[in-house]
Amino acid sequence: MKNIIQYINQYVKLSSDEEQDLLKECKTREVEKGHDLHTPGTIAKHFYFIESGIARIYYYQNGNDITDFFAIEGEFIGTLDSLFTGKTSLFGIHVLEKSKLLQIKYEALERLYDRYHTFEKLGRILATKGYLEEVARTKTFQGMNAEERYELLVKTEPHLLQRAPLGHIASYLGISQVQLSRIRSKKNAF
Amino acid sequence: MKNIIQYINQYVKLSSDEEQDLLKECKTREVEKGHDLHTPGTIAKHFYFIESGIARIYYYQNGNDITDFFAIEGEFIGTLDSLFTGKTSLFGIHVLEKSKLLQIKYEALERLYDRYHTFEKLGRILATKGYLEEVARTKTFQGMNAEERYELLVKTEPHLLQRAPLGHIASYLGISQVQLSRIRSKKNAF
DNA sequence: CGCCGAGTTGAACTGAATCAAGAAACGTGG
DNA sequence: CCACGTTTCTTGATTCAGTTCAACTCGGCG
Repeated sequence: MKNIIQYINQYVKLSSDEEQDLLKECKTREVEKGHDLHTPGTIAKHFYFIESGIARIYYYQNGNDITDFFAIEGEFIGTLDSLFTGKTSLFGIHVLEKSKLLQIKYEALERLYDRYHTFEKLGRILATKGYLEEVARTKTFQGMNAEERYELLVKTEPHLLQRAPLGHIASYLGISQVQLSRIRSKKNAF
Repeated sequence: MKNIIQYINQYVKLSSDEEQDLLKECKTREVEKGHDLHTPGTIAKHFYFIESGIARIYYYQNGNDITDFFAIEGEFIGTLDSLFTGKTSLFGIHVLEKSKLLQIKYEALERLYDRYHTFEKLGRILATKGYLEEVARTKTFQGMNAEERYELLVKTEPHLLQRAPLGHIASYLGISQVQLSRIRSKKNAF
């Protein structure tokens, strides 16, 4: 089971006050496979840290379920488009395996940002890293074909291939499930 | 000509100390059309605010010049992948028109982050906004075809169509220049 | 005046979507 | 713990969006 404090300490050193104040705001939650932590079209109030399990962010486009993002144990997940703006989110959060989460009210997080420079810094660092990851992702769409994107995923996040159904991975990569199945079988032939 | 302080005040209120300390670190720079502010493969040291003009971030993929991002007057631009990590950047910055810029050393910006909670907050907010924009961009690649992406660009950033050559816009949208030309002529037929 | 980069247009080709049918795996209740 | 229904995955045939290659136009500049 992954620990939130360890995770944070990679980026900033929390004082014991800061640590306590954070943990005070965290609530443990266990959810079953298939459960939705958040529904598209509603206002989000919480941010999550995954202690064990896996979840994805998704949205609907012309009735199709498209996966935007995966997070596994030791990672944060949340519908930032809503948390940050206070408006409804386009996205939902869907749990793919029975999972154990820490739940924190985004309001409480904002208070921590205000109260402690350290948390503000953490927020900046994580947002910047998120930004850079998304930029890297954009590059894969501009310059690579379906097969190249798949191979990159195999290299960088092989665990996903075991834990998420093909259809979710396909929409994540921006290709059809059928095409992904073909690409994969072509690879396995060798 | 756009003003950096006004821009920042949309997000946080700077004290006059903070404002002075920021401006102290800014150097005005004029660059000619076609100039490169930063070359791919080198380490970046500066972040820029565009007072007038337009620039793009680009990279090479199999020898092709691909545009990753456009910024115009009143916006920031920088190769964050290098600034944030200290490593070489995959990207370059190319100025499309004679432009007037404010240049600030990223080190100096980091000092401002440390010294003033307010700047840290600004950084967090801008990084978060950047992140959300990139997520929105990813969505366009997952769920839209070339024509839909073009039409979205027409809606959201019509000025780009006047100020950037077709080839740059095409690679930004992840399509060939030829295809973009066809899409555009189809539209103009009505 | 002639060249050069930027944009357009046509023709041939190809990667990937769609449609459709069947096989495998999964889980739920009897 | 087996049987059945549902969901997930595979495979084939067809269609289509978008690429590539190539030739041509146009406007600006030296």
